[in-house]
Amino acid sequence: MEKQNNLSKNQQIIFDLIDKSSEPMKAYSILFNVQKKGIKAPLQVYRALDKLVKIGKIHKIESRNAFIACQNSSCQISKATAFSICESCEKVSEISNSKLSKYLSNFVDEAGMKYNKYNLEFFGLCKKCKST
Amino acid sequence: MEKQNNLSKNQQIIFDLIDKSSEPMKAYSILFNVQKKGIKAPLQVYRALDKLVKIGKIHKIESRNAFIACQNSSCQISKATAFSICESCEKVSEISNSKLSKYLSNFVDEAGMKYNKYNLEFFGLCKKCKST
DNA sequence: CTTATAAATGTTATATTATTACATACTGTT
DNA sequence: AACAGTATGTAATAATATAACATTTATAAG
Repeated sequence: MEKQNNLSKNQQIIFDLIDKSSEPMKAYSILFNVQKKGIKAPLQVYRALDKLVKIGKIHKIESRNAFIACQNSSCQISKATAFSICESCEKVSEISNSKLSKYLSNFVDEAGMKYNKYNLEFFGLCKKCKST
Repeated sequence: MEKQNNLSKNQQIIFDLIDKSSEPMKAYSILFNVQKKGIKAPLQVYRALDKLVKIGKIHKIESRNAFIACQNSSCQISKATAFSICESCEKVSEISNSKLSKYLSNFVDEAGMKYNKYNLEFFGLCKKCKST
């Protein structure tokens, strides 16, 4: 177990749930799962999610409106994220590829603009789904 | 004006609106704007949007739940999309950079998996916002 | 032309995702 | 102890998206 800095009660409960999950979790599914722990309202969930995203403990999968725990131990802030999404089974993994992240972090567009943040989602069929 | 293949009545109305807009449009803002043309229900909007996305006439900006017209005349299908998003004024542009799209289309992850589709969103400050 | 099929439409209701507003409490300083 | 910043609790509601069902229009094959 790595040290879990400074998370508040609700943040910790919600992070633990997402971290244990094998798939991205949606906000209301999280809510349902933490009601026994006393978190009763959507806003309590969204507030914790916002904070966890901000500090990089979780990422939002934008195309799915769902959240996964950061799988990259060195990731502190969600500034440069890339995900692999299986269009069949909906399995999502975080991609940690230093060549890719270097390439994208250094990308300069036609107008000479540099970016301080990006999010990339790849779609395809995972190994398992491809073979069936 | 380029030829607008095969769009149905509702699709054409909604495409025209999005195409004229200088910023990404949200579904319910679209709905509001086309009510005078007889499109009364959310579902009518969402169905047209789905189709327009499928055929590549528009793209969804996932992080904003909004839609913009394809700015790349050669783009037939929304298989490989990249956008520049200003975090201050929310201006969004489509990035057409052949090196970038080649790089991403050919990307193979650690597990040897190739993808048939990707969506990339870059965030930063546009020229105008940076200078103020 | 007519039959079959796919695509699009219209309509009502409802599900899902997310935020506003306001009151209170906890945590870590100085 | 006083302050500032962060977190919590609660109710209400806004914003985004889909399900289900009935009907119509467009396209193509015989």
